Amino acid sequence: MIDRRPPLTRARVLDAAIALADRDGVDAVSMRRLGQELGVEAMSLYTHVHGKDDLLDGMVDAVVARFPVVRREASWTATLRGALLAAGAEMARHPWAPGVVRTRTSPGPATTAYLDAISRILADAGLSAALADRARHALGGRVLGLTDILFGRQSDEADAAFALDLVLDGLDRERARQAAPPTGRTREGDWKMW
Amino acid sequence: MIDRRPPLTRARVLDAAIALADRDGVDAVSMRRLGQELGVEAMSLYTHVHGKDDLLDGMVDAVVARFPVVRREASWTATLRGALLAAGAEMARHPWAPGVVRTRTSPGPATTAYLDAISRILADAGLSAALADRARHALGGRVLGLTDILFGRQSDEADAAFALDLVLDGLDRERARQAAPPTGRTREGDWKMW
DNA sequence: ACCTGAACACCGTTCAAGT
DNA sequence: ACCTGAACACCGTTCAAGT
Repeated sequence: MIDRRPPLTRARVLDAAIALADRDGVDAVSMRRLGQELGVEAMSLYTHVHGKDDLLDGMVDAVVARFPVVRREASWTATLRGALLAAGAEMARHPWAPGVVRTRTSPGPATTAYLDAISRILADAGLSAALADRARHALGGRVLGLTDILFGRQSDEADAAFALDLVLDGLDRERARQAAPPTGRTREGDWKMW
Repeated sequence: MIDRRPPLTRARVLDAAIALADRDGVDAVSMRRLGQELGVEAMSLYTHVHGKDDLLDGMVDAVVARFPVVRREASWTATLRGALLAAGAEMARHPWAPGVVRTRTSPGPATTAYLDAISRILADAGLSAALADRARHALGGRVLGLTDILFGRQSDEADAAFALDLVLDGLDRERARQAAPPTGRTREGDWKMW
């Protein structure tokens, strides 16, 4: 008898896993339930995915792959603002994603490519390698980790934009200071980083 | 025969769970293993903890309970800086904690008390209720979510302090603007929030 | 190469039974 | 009130077997 089911592929497995997590939460994503969703035995998934860990890695990278392409704006801060808010909006569509990201240890190809794009923006803006490194940390935690349950309610888009603007404004001030270091003595309260 | 084991209490269960998570990771914290650690059957834990969910809630709140008392400094930003970096340092001692926090839906008593202390600092500094609300969001995500695996390596204390200073500096600027609103037209690039 | 199904060593939790 | 141990419905993964 001919098998009418579409062939299983890694992409199809990951898409089904993402859809399942979106619908019923990450905890619902078990090899058994995911197999059921695809009309296949749980063990069949192991042909396309090395195991549960690889499945989660793949899910995160597939979400990052959906981030919109970075659009250049008038200023480097505007470019970053647009890119990161768009990334945050995609993450918000997958509430399980930030939590899973925290448990991953190495970024996939889409994630690496996205980080490279961010790095390029920072380098083109004239940030030193050291400051660019700090910038990625300051921005990454906030925008890709959007919600903050500890502080009561979920942060909405306006909250994210506000925090992001605070950081971007501060970074631009740092960039300017670095471009033209002050000749006089350091002001009290300056950051002691250089 | 007399039972020589110390009596099981909620605090003892939570402390053992935290120690186990610190040592072997959150995934090692199962009711069965935790029971083993305490020399007790898994089901005995249910007398002191409503279930796995309540256990995780309790673990998070117990960690927050270990945050140092907030010390007042010369400025409100210095007070917040000290308090949040100290909180971040305690969180860093429990690498599993930020990830677990994300999955919790309601803060425990220690967490509520800590947030109240932060709110008091913001109110005393003269921030409006609305700005204080945004400030808690901007600060919370970063400092209590320290590590950022997506962006390569773990952020260390200096990275956290940098991001924190950017946000605090921006908030103080907002506070000043709110206290003395500009009379002229809005500068280009101003945040469109009021 | 791809998929199956039984099996193994785990989970959280219910329940009836003990003290 | 506190603790036990068997039982139930789940996990991820190994393995031998099928096509």
